[in-house]
Amino acid sequence: MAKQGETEQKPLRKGMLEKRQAILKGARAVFGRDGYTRASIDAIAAEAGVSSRTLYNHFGDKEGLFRAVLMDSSVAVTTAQQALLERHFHKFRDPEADLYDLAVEWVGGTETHPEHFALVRQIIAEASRLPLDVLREWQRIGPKATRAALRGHLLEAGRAGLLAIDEENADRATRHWALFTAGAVQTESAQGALPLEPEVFERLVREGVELFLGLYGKPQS
Amino acid sequence: MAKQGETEQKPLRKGMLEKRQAILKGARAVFGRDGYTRASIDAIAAEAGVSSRTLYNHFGDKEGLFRAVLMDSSVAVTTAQQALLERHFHKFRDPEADLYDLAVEWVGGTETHPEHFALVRQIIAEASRLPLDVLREWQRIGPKATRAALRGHLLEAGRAGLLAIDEENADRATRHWALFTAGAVQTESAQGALPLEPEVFERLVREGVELFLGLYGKPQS
DNA sequence: TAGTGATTACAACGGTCATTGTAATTTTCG
DNA sequence: CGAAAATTACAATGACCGTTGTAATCACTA
Repeated sequence: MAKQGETEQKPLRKGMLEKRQAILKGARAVFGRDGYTRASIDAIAAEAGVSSRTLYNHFGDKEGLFRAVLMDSSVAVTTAQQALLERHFHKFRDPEADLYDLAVEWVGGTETHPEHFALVRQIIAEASRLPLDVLREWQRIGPKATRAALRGHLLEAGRAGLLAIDEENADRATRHWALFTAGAVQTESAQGALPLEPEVFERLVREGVELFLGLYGKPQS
Repeated sequence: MAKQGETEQKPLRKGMLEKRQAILKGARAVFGRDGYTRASIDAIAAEAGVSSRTLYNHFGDKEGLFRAVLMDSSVAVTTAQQALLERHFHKFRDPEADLYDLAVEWVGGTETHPEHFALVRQIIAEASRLPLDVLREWQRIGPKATRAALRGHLLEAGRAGLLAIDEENADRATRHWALFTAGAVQTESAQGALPLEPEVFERLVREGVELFLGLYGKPQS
């Protein structure tokens, strides 16, 4: 009766977890490369080095697998981005230089996790055919979590007197940071569909940081 | 020998053009609704009220049809957006009010042509599997053409003394307009995947226009 | 080491779909 | 009208794919 794909509670056995993660990893690659519809179960199983039957035993069906992959990948990327924020704000002294360094890595996230963002492009294209709660859940554990972390760091920098940011404008500042840096690059590259020359990339990022500092930088800096 | 799907030169006969456009229209709807892979040729033929064989006679194969649909749709949307620009800049007097009106319609373009932008989301998701020249051609007759028109109008408004825009900063101003208005809304709505509350939409647009005027508005206005 | 559960190989089913050939039919143009 | 071209209905082909059942094998745990 109880399908094992829906609510896994106890992967008691030892090897199961490894199999499971191998499948998730392989599926992330294949889904990202081929898209949901073109990606065949057999191809995923082969990529993961696993029998296709095992895959069904773990995730029920293709849609369940995709959901699991999306959430797993989102958590991984969010964690990475949050670590990146920690790292940069830890040594945050000179707004201009430090924010530029952050921006370069921040925006480069799309190239650091290409499979994940290919996945995101898939769900955006198929959004109207996906359950709304899947989309909301993705937003919650993905972009929104990242932004919340960013907001916290910006606020802290504001309290430290390094940026003109307080509770009043923190939301807007967070949104503007994302828009001026990642948003600018993504708009210009058609969400990463077209390649962007490095010089253009750098100019956009630099411009975005300047824009941000023009709004939220302290006069004396 | 000569496939008819590649380089159509002379649709001599009368009815052919109507059939062709019926197919393009139907294909645009079905491709936009179901995506490239899920959209079946039979479904498109039915939607267009045409035999599937006729469809093959016109466009060669599915990929050729998709290409034709994309270009056709891009031209249509570009034309519409350019007309929109004409209309607004024709009566351009008060930067604040007029730019806000323009922005609302400009950004609303994604909802005025839903099928087209669904198509765009498809090609963005499948970009790595599409020939690069198709992507470049789309950019040329689509977004880039629209931006060129916008640039012209902004420059004219600059020459008229209504905006602080000249040859020097026209490119950047054009990019910023797109980023602050449409870019802001698209970033927030995950490229239109998630629904956006009207109040949020309006706030984003208003904020974008203010941002733009802060950079390119004349002091006295 | 014995037993339990996970994994595997294998085969099969049912369905969908792009594409093509063909002969009949309709439309268009001179 | 009459020829040429376009369209249609129809059937068929070949391929791919999600999913399931089954029996044998393997890995882990007790």
